[in-house]
Amino acid sequence: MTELKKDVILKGDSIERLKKLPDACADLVFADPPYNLQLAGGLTRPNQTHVDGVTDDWDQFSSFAAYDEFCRAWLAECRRILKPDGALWVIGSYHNIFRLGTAIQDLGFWIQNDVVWVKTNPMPNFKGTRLTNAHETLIWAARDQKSRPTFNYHSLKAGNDDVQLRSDWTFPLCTGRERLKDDGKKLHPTQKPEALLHRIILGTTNPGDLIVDPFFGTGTTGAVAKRLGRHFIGIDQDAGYITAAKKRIKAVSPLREEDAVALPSPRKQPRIAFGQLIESGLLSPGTKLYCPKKRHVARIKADGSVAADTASGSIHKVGASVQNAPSCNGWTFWHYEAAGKLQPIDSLRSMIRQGMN
Amino acid sequence: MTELKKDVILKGDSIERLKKLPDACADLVFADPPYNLQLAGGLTRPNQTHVDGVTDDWDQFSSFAAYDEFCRAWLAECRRILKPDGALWVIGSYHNIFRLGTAIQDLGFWIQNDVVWVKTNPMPNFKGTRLTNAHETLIWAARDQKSRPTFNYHSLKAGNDDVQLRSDWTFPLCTGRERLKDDGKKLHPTQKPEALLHRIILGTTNPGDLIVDPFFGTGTTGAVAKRLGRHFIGIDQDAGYITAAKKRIKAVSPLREEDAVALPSPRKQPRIAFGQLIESGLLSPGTKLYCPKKRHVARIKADGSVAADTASGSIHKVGASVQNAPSCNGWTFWHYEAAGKLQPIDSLRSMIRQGMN
DNA sequence: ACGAACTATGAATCGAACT
DNA sequence: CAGTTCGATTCATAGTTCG
Repeated sequence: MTELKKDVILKGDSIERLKKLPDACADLVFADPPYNLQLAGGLTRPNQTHVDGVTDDWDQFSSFAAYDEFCRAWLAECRRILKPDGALWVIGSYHNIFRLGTAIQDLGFWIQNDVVWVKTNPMPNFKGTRLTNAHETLIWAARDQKSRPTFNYHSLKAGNDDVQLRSDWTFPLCTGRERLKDDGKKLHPTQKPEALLHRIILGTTNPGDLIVDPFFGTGTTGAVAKRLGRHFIGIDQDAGYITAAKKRIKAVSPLREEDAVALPSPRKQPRIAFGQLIESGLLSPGTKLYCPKKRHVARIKADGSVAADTASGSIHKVGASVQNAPSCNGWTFWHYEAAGKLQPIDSLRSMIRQGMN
Repeated sequence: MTELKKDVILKGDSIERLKKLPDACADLVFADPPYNLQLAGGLTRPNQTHVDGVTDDWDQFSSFAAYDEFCRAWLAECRRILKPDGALWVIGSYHNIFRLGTAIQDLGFWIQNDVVWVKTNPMPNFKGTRLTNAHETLIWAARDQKSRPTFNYHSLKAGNDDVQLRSDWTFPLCTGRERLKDDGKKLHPTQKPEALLHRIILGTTNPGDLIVDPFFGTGTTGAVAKRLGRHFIGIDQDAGYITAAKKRIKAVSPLREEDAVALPSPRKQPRIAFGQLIESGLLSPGTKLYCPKKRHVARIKADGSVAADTASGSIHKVGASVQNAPSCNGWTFWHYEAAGKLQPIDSLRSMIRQGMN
């Protein structure tokens, strides 16, 4: 049997190419498949500019059934090429992640965790019709229930301020210099941040391992694998993406093995909104708020808005309105009465922050 | 036909009880279904029978199939009892959420968002074999693709410090005084925090709406619904939970209606035609209107239309035309000059609306 | 040179009412 | 039901231009 060629990009259909790989050759599969978004019309921002959505042919499927069939086919091949203790990572959004998770379970994979990538800077919902779509979901699954997949628990903990790593991961989108551009425009519509792959590869593979990515795109998996001293095999149909990925990966220098442990650990103060004080029971709807000199009064509503004589809305807007000012910091302006004394509502925010740690 | 009895807890099997509820009676369903797969000591089917020999793929599949069958049955009934613009919330973890999401999509629900409840104080993974399981997933889905489910966008935004609410929600677990105890031990294994239900009910129902919860447990849904002036119907099999839930809900005082109602949506405000500003003398024919940067000018005509170089017609059409945009909100685009400053004509519309009260 | 102001953009199932 | 009109709607960053 000939040696399996590693650190290469195979051009072609994912399923066909996977079929040509031998059984039990891979330590990890990372897959970022088409999301099957089913976008209807165009979308413009409030300032009338056009939103560049994902309208590529590869994301079009005729039905859920067609999408399921496609996924079960490539997932089955991924399972075949995995070593007994191998594992799988997939990423998706609510459009497709439930189909993927169901297929993964049905095929006999064993889910280890689901992970949410919380985006620091997601695109807003421009029409105000839904919640901001601020996260994507990853599934980490072992080949079998009996598999003992690689999990570098202590590496991850050490890189996380010595706290056990959680299932919610906060990263920004892939933007700026990291984002591959062609003539100023994004080369790939859905390039993933290297930080995400860094954590996955560091945490669930060992140096020298083979990682297969059947939807290679611009090669984020390959770039991070090379930097961390892992091998990769990528598959993609698009010649343009392959060219860009090759160039990108060639420019990567592998880290010395002992350096391949650092993880970014951005720790920001969680943002607390006024509504959370009501939701958590620290303030009750109907309670009155006062300005420092009690000249102005507002009444708290259940949704975290407040109502004064002249206006209703957020603590900031109503604070501005009663003062006839252009703006106002409601956190310091409004006070509640406790034991006959006025306390700024900002003091309650610190209480929530403390409970959150 | 007899009136549907509300604010009650029905004892019995969820599916059987749902079947007795009439078509299209509910505004919202909230469901926190059991998932008794993959638990230590072997698998149990939803009907509590034990699954033998769960080590091979086939048995895993058969138990998933049983769970799927169970979920599709109660989800189909939920869809039947929902009004055309009704919606569904379900909550689950990686053990069951993918089955639920797939069933929801297959049954014709239309997903609005998935939401992650990020737990501030999750139980750690004691063995250090996986990531801390620090979140659960919720799915918010409308009955149909064409449904227009209730979404109190402005309420949620106002309570979130005037920033659009995102799909990741941070709350602590249900602990302390909120957690129902029996003899010092927790009464229910998965009691949900009231803060979570508070946000869901406030954001996606109106006062007076009917919320059905087919897995009522200790009645968090009922307690929050009552406090916020919504109606509920709960279903549970367990007499002990029902007793506890009844006692809990009885102790809840409803808020005053004005505190429980959402902020009014601009879309629901009475419509004012631009011509009314002229008729009421707030603006005179011949007055000039400007865009915010004074790059564009239009002249008001007596009939409430405006004229620019390139077009004549409504404030919206002309605004779109001068910007070369497909559409435009003339109320916020056009400004009039007063005391040397530009004011949006929308401020005049608010004056008229205030005068109507 | 430095900061303020302005512009660009990201996996998006993105309107409602009336004729 | 389709077509038309009214008019509601964005957050965090990165990069660029202007003062």
